[in-house]
Amino acid sequence: MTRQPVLNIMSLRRMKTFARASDRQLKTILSEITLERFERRTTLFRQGDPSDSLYVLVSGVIKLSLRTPEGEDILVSLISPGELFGITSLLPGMQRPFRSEAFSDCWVGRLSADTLVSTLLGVPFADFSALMDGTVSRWFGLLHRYAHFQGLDLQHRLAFALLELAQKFGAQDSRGTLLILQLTHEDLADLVGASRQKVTEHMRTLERKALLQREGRRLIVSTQGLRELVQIED
Amino acid sequence: MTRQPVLNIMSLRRMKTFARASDRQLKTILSEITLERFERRTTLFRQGDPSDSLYVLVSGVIKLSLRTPEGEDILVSLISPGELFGITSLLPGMQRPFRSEAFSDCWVGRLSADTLVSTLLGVPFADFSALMDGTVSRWFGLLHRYAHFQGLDLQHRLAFALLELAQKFGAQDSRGTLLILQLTHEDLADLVGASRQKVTEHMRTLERKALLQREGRRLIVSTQGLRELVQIED
DNA sequence: GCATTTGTGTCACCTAGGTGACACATAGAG
DNA sequence: CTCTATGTGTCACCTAGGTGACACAAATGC
Repeated sequence: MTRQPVLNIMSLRRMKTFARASDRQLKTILSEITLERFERRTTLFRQGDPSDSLYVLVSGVIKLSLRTPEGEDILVSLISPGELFGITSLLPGMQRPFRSEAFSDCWVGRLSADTLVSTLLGVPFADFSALMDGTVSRWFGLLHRYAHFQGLDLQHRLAFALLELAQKFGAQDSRGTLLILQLTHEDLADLVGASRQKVTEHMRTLERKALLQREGRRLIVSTQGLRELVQIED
Repeated sequence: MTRQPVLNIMSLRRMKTFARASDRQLKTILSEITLERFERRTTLFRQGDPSDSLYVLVSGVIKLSLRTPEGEDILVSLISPGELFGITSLLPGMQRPFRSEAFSDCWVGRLSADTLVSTLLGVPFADFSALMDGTVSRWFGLLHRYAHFQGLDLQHRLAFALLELAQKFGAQDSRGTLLILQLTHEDLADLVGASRQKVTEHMRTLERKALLQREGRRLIVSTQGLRELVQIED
């Protein structure tokens, strides 16, 4: 085991997040950080764990990745020293969206998101967190979508996209969920990253499977059925 | 032109972002919001514009999209009423990463990010913004990468990935930028969403094009050359 | 040092999905 | 009501990239 690195005000201030902080603030933060060592290939947290704390990478490299239901691995990001990670802890009640493991031997500082926010901004964490939730959480949602789309075939990407749309623009209807939105196949193609023609084809097969009906140019989707499609079929 | 919708404390509070705010805060915010109307297919802002203000969608649907250099369109997101968008204005000095256009006739409220933050949190915007920059901006970077990857072939995704890695983990070297990272082709494959074999093949062609050398298992990339590849060749 | 595991290079083959082309349907605009 | 735009359905064809298989190279452990 290598010896523990020194973490002091100066070393903190070299990190982007702490560059502007006062000595007082950094002192408080220092007193709340726990230093931990992780050997190469050890996991810090796994997908689905509660997002309770925030991490600062002191040395080494951390890998954030995603395991798809099909068993494929998606490498979302590699974290370099000085970066904060485990950022979902800034949003209220989130689970860890990615798995985090030490890509090389690492020293990692851990602190609570609450500490960071209340020290740096002097604002109740709940207020901050609610604002994040209302604004920036969409980025996170999109990131999540794109990451998951990696290595899904068109059929499934379409299904996911339709579910998302149903969630956002759906109105309950006797026959299913009605999309109050006039989407062309071209729009859908741009959304799922495919060609217009193939979208048309797959939309027809979804219709044939009765996961989808049309009323003029409005769509009525069976969220139930689509959910089964994306879960069971893979 | 449809008549202007009423925007008052009650209607604001129905939106997620404002649910927790006090009457006083909402009053301040109301006084700073400008209501604007956008007809279907009108653009609110384009890629590259300065990210000066923040928007609240009052009615209609807004489309966020991305135009690739190859002329492909990527539909990043559809915004529904009550959502905030133009979120990059919360980060310091950003440009708009996406184009925003009215997908249907819309009423949109515009306000400055500064107003929102200082009213809701009572904190100097610069402080808030710096914290966002140190934390959540990575999500944005990743989102950006994934969106751009849509509709790029493997060669180009690889080149982008290598540039990104060089930026983050590169050390200057007489022969180019040395990656201080032991990446296997499998890792790269997981990163760019491809198979291990094809990554090997493309890495070899990059070597042949002299955009890449190897020293044992370390990579030395020519950022110059890669940049030309991704810009010119498409 | 040798043995085992992990990574690389390169095949031949197969398939999802891109592309162009064209017929038909539908919906606005006048 | 008609004309033109825009959207849909369906071809046949082509290619990027997935897959399995195997030889060889390089690390890693013992």
